[in-house]
Amino acid sequence: MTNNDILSGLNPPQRKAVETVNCPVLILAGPGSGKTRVITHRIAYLVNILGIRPYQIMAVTFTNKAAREMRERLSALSPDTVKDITLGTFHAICVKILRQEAENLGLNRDFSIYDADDQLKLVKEAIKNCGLDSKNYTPGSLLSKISHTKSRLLSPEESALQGGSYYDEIAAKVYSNYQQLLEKNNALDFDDILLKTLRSLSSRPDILKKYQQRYLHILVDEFQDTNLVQYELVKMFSALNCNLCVVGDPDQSIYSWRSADIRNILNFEKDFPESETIMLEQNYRSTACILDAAQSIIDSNQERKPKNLWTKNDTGEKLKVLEAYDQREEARIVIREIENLTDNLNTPLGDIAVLFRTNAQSRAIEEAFIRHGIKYRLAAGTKFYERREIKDVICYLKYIFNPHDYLSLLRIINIPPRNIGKNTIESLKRWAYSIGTSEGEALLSLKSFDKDDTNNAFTPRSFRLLKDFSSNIGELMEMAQEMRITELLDRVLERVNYKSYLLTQPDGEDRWQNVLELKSVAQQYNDYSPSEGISAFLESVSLVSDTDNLGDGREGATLITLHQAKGLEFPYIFIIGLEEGLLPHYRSMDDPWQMEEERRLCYVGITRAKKGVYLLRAFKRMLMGTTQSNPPSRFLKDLPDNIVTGNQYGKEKIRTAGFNLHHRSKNETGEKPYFLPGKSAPHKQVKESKAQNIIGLKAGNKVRHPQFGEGIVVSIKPVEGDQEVVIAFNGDQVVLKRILLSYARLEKL
DNA sequence: AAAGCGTTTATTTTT
DNA sequence: TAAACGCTTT
Repeated sequence: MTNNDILSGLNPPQRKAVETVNCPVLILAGPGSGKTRVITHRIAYLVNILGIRPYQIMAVTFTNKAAREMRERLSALSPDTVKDITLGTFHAICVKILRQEAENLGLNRDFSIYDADDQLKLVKEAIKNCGLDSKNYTPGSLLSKISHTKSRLLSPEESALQGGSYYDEIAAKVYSNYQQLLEKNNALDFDDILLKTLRSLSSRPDILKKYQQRYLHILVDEFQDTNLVQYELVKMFSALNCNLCVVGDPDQSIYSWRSADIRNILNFEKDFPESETIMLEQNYRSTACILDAAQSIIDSNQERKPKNLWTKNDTGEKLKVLEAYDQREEARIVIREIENLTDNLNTPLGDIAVLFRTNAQSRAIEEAFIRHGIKYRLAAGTKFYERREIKDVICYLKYIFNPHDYLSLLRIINIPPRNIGKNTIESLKRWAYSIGTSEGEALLSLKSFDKDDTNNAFTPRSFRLLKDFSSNIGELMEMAQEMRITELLDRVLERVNYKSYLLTQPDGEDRWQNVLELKSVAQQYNDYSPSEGISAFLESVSLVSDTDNLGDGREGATLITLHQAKGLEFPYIFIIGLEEGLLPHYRSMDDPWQMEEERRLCYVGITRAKKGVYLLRAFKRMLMGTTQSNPPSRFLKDLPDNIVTGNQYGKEKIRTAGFNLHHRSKNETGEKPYFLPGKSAPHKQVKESKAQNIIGLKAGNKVRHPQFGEGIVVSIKPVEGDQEVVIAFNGDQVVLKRILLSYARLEKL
């Protein structure tokens, strides 16, 4: 591999991004600007040209998928590098370090990793422990508050000292208790994995130094999505050598609600005054039209670094802005346009993605796709590791691996049913308390106790049931010391009769197949030593989401949220639901900061497209059980006229088509207003409405429509704030159309 | 344990 | 609208 191989084919800024290696570097990479290419070439440059050992490089990504992709591309460029480089997600890298250094840091290396589900259970428990009524304190909101607090590096004590509202006080109490519970279970949640690494290493400079010396170069992808803890980690690791290279695009920061802090990237230059900033502005993905549209939408944001995206690509087709009557028509229009693409332009379905703000929106599209026999794949919904049978089996392993893990024990203690009910569990808890240990340990201890020595903690029946289970699991724990992971799995399944249990359940056969699939996943860890194998397997199960498994099965159209679409690209993109309240979402309406994130979300969506963009909205739609009618998204209005086409009636009309009348009529009729009082209505009032022009239209009247021509009014009925007219148009054949009066520029004849 | 019933709630979810 | 939850009943 020569200098030339690595640098040729890069444009000047890309090349600079690869070659600037002796100071902190900020790479602002616009969408489609060859970001991954730059990172992989930079690593190859470090290794093959500068002779840095791969062992001394750390490359951090946000998803396992990104890590995998980077590994693949890097191995094509510099095959030997991938063996020794530290390349993974923040979480994966930190777990490795924690396990590696457990002894030095005074940690138990067999910790469990708790996912969102587990966390929620602990929060509920914590709420109970604090003597609070979970009716008044929803576990979910407390959990997210706790997570935000952790991401801001605050301990329970510190957050208690912060003061604040009554609710904050409660949250601090629950946080404290929650943290104790984690500790008791010898478990870390996702935040802890990072926090623990940061805290324990910074309190042990001697150990930290080892890592600081080792990592001569650190690269971070998607830097706009880092939270404070991650930023501090990166700073900590790079403090000695200062060769930190961060890559990202502030305009694509869409995870603030998960504590991602866009200021990390916006203020990078201030934090590292000696850093160099490199802008990657040439786009290789999209047509000029699409790029223009994206740029004109993002330009309205205040809190951003201006960028000048450009491309050598063709101008391409204009963006199609299409208006539908309701969500069903919206779906029909999507299908109409998809069929046009596939039938007339020979576009494979796999080239098409439909993007939406909320998962609920996919329903109408799915139904229509099914009706029309259009194949699709839904990004959400393939949650392998969330299946009950998978969780069951994994919890057996988790408990075997970490006997303090009461949460996992609780899940399996009576699955398959072994008559261990609430009372028996209560007695186990009492017993654990009385001997001063965790429930999990207490259960195991039973095998060396006689009923008479347990201080009447148990009824004879409870004791027998628990002891049986205890010795069964105890033996499995011994086997875990000397068996390969798949063997152990087999023993577990066999010992507890899991298969025959599953087969008594609905869909048992399918679910058993899932278990077998899990076993085949485990097979990858058979080369490890027994204890390493179970640890690595559990780690991968805990840290890898299966959304990764969306895979490249590109036979059907892709249905996906705007958030999930980040990082992907498709020749054709449909964004649906471009309405005030949906995109931008109503929860962001009263906060300019959040509104900017909605705008970024829209920007992310549009920049996914290579060739064509369709932007759809519905005049009314069913949302949360009520029919809502919301104005067109403000984002539509930012698109310059010369790059859009479609069935919209021009921008003025979008603004004036009488939508505000709908709002008003809703409030007057006592319906729940969509925009809650106090939240600003998004649009200035404009009174004019076409509907006024043809007051007194009746069935039987002759009318002319600008597109459909002459027709006869079949019926007319009032709908909220408007009139719905059914008209029979007589073209080649008679066609019935349902039309809203305020839209249709009808002429009475 | 499971089934039935009323109540509550509804944005996004890289690890 | 519809699903998820928690409580009561069988």
